[in-house]
Parts: sequence; structure tokens; C-alpha cells
Amino acid sequence: MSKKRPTIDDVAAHSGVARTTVSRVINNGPNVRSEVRERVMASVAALDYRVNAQARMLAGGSTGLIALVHAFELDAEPNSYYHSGLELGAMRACADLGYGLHTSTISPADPERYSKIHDLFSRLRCIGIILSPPFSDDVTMVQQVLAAGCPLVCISAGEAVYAKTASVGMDDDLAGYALAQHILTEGHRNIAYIDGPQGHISAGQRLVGFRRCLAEADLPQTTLRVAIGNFTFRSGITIAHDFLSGAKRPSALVCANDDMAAGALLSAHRLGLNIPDDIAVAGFDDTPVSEIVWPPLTTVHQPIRRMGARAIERIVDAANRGQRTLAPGFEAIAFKLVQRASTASNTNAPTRMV
Amino acid sequence: MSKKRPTIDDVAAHSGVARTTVSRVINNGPNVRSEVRERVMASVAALDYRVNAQARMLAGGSTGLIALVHAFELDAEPNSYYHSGLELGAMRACADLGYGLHTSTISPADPERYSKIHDLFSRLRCIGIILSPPFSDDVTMVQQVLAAGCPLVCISAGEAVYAKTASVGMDDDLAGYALAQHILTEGHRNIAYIDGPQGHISAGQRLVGFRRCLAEADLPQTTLRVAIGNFTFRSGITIAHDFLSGAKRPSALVCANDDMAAGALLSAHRLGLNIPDDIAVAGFDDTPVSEIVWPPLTTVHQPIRRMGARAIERIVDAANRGQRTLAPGFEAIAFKLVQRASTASNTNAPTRMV
DNA sequence: AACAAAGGTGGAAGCGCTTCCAATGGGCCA
DNA sequence: TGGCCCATTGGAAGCGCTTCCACCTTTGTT
Repeated sequence: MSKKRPTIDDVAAHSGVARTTVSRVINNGPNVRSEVRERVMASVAALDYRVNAQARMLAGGSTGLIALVHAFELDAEPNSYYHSGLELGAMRACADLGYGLHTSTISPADPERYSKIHDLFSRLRCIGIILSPPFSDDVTMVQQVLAAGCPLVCISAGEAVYAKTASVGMDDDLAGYALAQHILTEGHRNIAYIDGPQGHISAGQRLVGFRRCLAEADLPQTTLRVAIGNFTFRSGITIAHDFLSGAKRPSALVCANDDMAAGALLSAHRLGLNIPDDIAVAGFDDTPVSEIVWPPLTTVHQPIRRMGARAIERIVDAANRGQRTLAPGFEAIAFKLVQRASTASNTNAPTRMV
Repeated sequence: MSKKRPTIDDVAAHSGVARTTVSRVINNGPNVRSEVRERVMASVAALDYRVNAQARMLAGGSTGLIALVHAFELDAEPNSYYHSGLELGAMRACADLGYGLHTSTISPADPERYSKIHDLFSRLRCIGIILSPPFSDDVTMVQQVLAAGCPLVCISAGEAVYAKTASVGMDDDLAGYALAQHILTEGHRNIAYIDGPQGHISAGQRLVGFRRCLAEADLPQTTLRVAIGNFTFRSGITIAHDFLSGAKRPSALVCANDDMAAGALLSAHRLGLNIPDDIAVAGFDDTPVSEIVWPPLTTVHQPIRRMGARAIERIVDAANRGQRTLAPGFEAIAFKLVQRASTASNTNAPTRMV
């Protein structure tokens, strides 16, 4: 049953060539007569031989492994849609390029977090690390990785980080601008905005872009009222309630992510408001909730998978050139404004839930 | 900058002992004077030495890696909540037990899927594999893995599989029973049920348990009307619409997962029905949507993380005993019925959206 | 006090693979 | 025909680590 696995020497013996030649064949090396090549391949098949990845690495020097690191708080639900999307994009790219992906999850509160990250490089010997938010904006962590000489790509990092290493993400500022443009086009002039938690870089950029658009349209800054949420459904409910039940109800409510927008939708429903006629609502990210709520949510599609894939490509690219450091800077991945019924008054879909 | 990494020999030289001794120290082996141990540790720290995982494996024989395999269809969204939960539970358990987790995603349509799975064992040399649905019910795949002599745990597998190897999951039959009991307790006697796709084992079990409860309550089989959905939000909408707008409207509608239940909620709202007074709705899984919809959904909490953790524990356990095969059988992880406003008429929360 | 049984330490042999380098044999040029 | 270049192939040296064994100290035992 579990007789020892065949090694490269077994294959060599079986096909009557030297180990070196077998190695050439399985690595598609040059200088092997096709007759010999076929003979070796036959032996490989006959013996059901598979290379030992560890041995190959030890001898060859590279693991061909890229590490993707997620943050995860014990008490909070992970943002699974975001993480999965990133992972999926990265995994596909790895498969295409012949690399392996190593995913790990580290708690931002873990006192050993820096050491764990470092181990990815020093023990696992991955050829590069990808940090997702919020680690991607943890300057200390970034510096640790960089100091170790490990190629690093940070997802959606802010300037402090992308000044040091490569970052890929969507252009949040532009996304905010695009959404504002849409809102303005729909005729809204009394707008409320639920921002993300203070210090959240992407959220900040979205609002900056949003404001810029308003400014360019010569609208007084007072047109926009801003409150601070924490990205949760629940915070969307309460903050939206305040906006919608207060004086001077806005005609449009924009939220820094879809979950809060879903909460806003709920508050609007509770108050008996028509969406989007009484109040238009929009979010960011295009997560699955945006299609599950009623009415479906206008939002900005964040190209998560593409971001994961690009991160891998950047690392592989650097590896191929033998670079140990990636060119600093932010690489923007194209986003897309997704117009749905929550803002589009001309949609023929039902606009009110009851 | 990138001077070569220190090896065990460097540490040995630095602390003036033999390589063997250093190995003993870093592996917490016996037979080292504490004075020497400390000296070596100091060298390790001074040189910032880290073991090379690959080399250790090559020499030592075990990678300490466990592979978790997800299925993923290109066109469909991954069920990210499920996968992340599993992964998280598994990762935590791995961290606790000192093992590494290797996640990979394979398309069920990939012609090389069997070979890719096999590679996890034969090339990567993982010490065990965890298969998540739907792979966990793919008998061919299971047999492949088993034939290779690789310890295997299947998540929520059906009998055909758990007769061959270990499976962990929640007891879907019992979960269905529990939910039926709740529905009955709430006084419903005219019940509709949206089942999962035909052949889906968990869904099938849920319905079996549900029916059993009804039978034990001496309710005629005609009490329950069943339709077949495909687990999507959209299928929930359409099927629920048929039930709710047809003759003899049921007073309770149970769906085989939360997404369909969310769709059902939507249909009910569109028809102007009160929830739960006109129609009670319940789902399965306790995914995030169940809290985001209105009213919040009564559902059965599936202990996904625990399942992932148990799967790891089983494999590690087997590894420790030197077993290459896990005891076949289904290990049930405790679930929990979560009562929310979508069925509980006595809840004081608002029960209608407008 | 003499001897055995631990306790501590170093030497050396691989684990399975890649890769540098030397060796072989033809084909080609002048 | 002699010399040279190149396509093929094999030999051998490690990659960094664990581990079996042999060797030398210490202890503990009658």
C-alpha cells in the first residue's frame, strides 16, 4: 500500500539514463533527444513519479511560493467577501504563472504578528508577500518586511506605504468622484454622506473625490453633510435614521460601503420613504449585499479579484527580473460605477418595497 | 543588504558547538546542558537565524502541512462566507497545533482536478487533506485521495463518503428536525418548503429531518408543500412568489438556506404581506444576510469554523498516532437554532418593513 | 572504590533535487 | 583529413537540516 514514493533516481534507473537527464526532462530543459525524452516520460508515467517540491526548492533555491496575508480579529467577522475575492484572484494568477499561493491569517492584535510575517519570508522562504488591509497600511509591518529584503505588494495602501513599495488597488478618489457625478446627474443637490471610520484611508479618499466633484460643479460645500460610520450595517441604520428623520432631509444619501448603505435602505423603509424618489441611496464596493437588498443598490464595483491577480503578477515580474524590491507607487485598477434602482429614478423596476 | 541567510552551521560556528547540538536546541530536544542551550539561543538571536522549512522537511520527512481544498466555479461567486469560515477555523487550529495550512481552490470542471488534488499529497507532501463541499461528496475524488494513502477529512459529506473516511459537519437531519419543531411550536400547520438543488446531500437531510418532525406530530404529509430551488437569492424570490400568491397561502415558508429565505422575504414584502404574521420565514446556515434582511431571519446556525477546526484536529490526531487512514464515520458538530423576528410573532421588534 | 547507566556532544550519512562541469561523439569547416 | 564547435549525456557537489551512532563525561550503584 504505502511503499516508498519513487524518486528521481528510480526514474533514472527505470529509463536507463542519468539523474541529470531526468531532471532535464521534467523541467523541460534543452539538450535531450526526443527519443530519450519520451523514454523518460514513459518511466515517469509508469512509476507515477512526482517531484518533491521541498527537495526541488532546497536544491534549486526558490520555493515559488507567494504569501498572502489577511488580518483577522477574533471577535469580528472577517470581511470574507473581500478576502475571498483577493485570494481567488491571486490563486488564479498563481496557477497561471506556475507559482504557489500560501495564505495566512494573522490577528492585528497578535503580539507576535511581526515575527509571524517575518517567518513567511525567512522560514517558508516565499518569494514575496502580499498584505491586505488593514495590514497594508501598517507602516511598521511594511517596514519589517521591506527590511528583510522581501518583495512586497500592499493592497489599497495609502501614500505612507506606497511611497515605500508597490501597492495596487482601485483609485478611491476617482471612484468617489464618479459616484458624485452620478448623484449630481440624477439632480440631487441636498446630499448626505456616511463616511467610514476616521483614519480609514480608502474611505477618506472616496470622500475627497466626492467633494472634489461637488466643488467642480460649483456647489457650496454646505451642500454635503457628512457623518462618520464604522462600516457596519448597524451604523448605517442609526446614522441614516438621523439624517432621514431630521430637518432638511437630504434627497440622496451616499455611504462609504455597501453594508452601511443596506442599513440606510432599512431606515428609509422604516420611515416609509420611497427609494429612490424620496431618498436615493448609494454605496461602494459592489459586494453581494448590494444585489440582495431592496431596491438593488447603486454602487462602485471594486475589482477585488483583479487586484489580487495584479499583486501576484507584480511579484512574479520582479522575481523574473531578479529584483528584490518592487517599484514604489500606486497602481490603480479600473473600477466601474454600477447603477441600480436605488438611485435610478428612471428604472422600471419596482422602487418601493411594499 | 541581502547577504546570505545564516544556516544552522553558522549558528554552530558562532556558538562553538556542533551542528547536531544546534539542531537539538532549536527542536527542544533533550540532552543539552542549559548553559549550552542558552549559548546557542543567544547565537540564534544574534544571527537572526531561522530554520529553513524546506530543508527541515527534506531531512525530517514531514512537512507539517495540511491542505484545505475549496471548489470554485469560474462563473459563480464563491460561497465566500462558508469557505472563509472553514478556513479560519482550520487556520486557528493549525496555529494552535503547530501545523501549517495550505489552502487551494480547484474548479470542479477542471479536467486536471484529480491530478491537482493528488499533487497536494505527492508533491507538496501534506500530511492530510480536507475537502469541502461539493468535493467532499465527489466519490471519485475521495477515492483518489484515499488510494494515494493520504489522510482525508470531508466536510459535511454524505454516507457514500463517510463510509470510507472521516467526515465532520453538522447533523443536517437534526437541524431540520429542530427547525420544524420551532415552526410547529409557533402554531403553523400549513407549511411550504424550498429545498436545495436535487442531489444536494445536506439539503436533502434537512428536509428529511423536517419531515420526520412533522410525521411525529401526526401531521398529514400534505401539510408540507415542497419546491426545488437552487440556493440562490433569485430562486428564493420566484419560488416564494409562487407559494405566496397562489391558492392556500402557507403560513410559514422554510428555505434550505438563508439566501433563498432572503429572497422569500423580498417576495413577501412585494406582495404586501406582514412578516411573520401573514407569513413566517426561516432559513438555514445563519450567514450574514440573515441579520441584514428585514425582519432578521430565524435560521439554524451552522458551526462552520468549528467544523474546520475539527477537521484539522482529526488529521493531526491521526498523524500523531502514525495512522494513514482516518476512522470512517460522521462526526456531528453541535448546531444552534437562532430565533429571530421572521418567525417569532411575540418579538417586540417591528415586524413589517413599512 | 570499581563499574554500569545515563547524560551530553560531535561525526557523518543522507533526504531528493538542481546545476556546474567534464566527457563523449558527430558534423562541419578549411 | 585534422581540428573545432556543439548537441547530448553523465558525474558529482552540494542545498540546510535531521538523525543514527559512536564517544566521552558525569552521575548513581553495590
